[in-house]
Amino acid sequence: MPELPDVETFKRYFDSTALHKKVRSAKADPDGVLEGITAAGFARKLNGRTFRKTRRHGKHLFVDIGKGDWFMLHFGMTGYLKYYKDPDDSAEYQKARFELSNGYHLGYSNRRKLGKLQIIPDPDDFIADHDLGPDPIESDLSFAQFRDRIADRRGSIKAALMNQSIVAGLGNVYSDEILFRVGIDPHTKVEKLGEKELHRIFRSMYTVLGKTIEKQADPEEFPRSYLTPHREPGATCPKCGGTIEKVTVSGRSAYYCPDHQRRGT
DNA sequence: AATATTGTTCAGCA
DNA sequence: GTGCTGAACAATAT
Repeated sequence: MPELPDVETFKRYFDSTALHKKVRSAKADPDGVLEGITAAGFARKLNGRTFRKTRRHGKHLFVDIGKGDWFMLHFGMTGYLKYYKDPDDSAEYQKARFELSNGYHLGYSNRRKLGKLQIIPDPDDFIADHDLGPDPIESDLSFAQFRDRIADRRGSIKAALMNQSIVAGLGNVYSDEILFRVGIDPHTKVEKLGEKELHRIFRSMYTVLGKTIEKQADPEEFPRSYLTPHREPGATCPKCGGTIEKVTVSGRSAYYCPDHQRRGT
């Protein structure tokens, strides 16, 4: 489920493999995840181009391919990249592949087709058009700015954290993790939260994102005290020994520990 | 074999 | 208009 830390990990993977390489040939599945372009058009756009630089915003990865074009990758919930040498190899459920100037290949996989590959003129326009809020890592988001963006929301704090127009990059798993850490029930209405609690959530967001990016978004490497490796009903809460429950909040499955996560005080 | 899965979009509603 | 909720979508693992 690629959220900000996962996509940041993909970006670093891309940077250490395909960046600065030239595309000998690009190929995409016509029934795959192309948005607004045919498979032939996609190949024509990318053939001969060099991956010049990358930029991540929330769950979106942008690659500058020159001539005023950017290649946008979105991973949906099942997307990933695979870099490999053997031309007979491929990523499972591969939807696009780039043969690079060094003979290696970069594959884009997406088991379900919820992700997107797109050629766009400008990432900033894309971000504005999709009403994406600031990326918490890439922008210098102050607490005051965060509070102003979130404080007047009416729904649950979990829904607000997942709302990409407030802050871009948090999804189901990391919103749960951020709230777990500070002992706040995901059902809690934003309006019930005081300045202090919003500040703790803000801090928790940075702690969680920083640590999980460091661990390359691999839950097996997360600290024992994290919720994500115990994200199943009936699991023992690593913070207080309570029992992890699964509930539905804003139409999404939320995991939390009712023993130490409470509604706003 | 029915069910759960989750990011995004959008219809519908307050 | 606005913003929120819930459903739909994809298609596979369990």
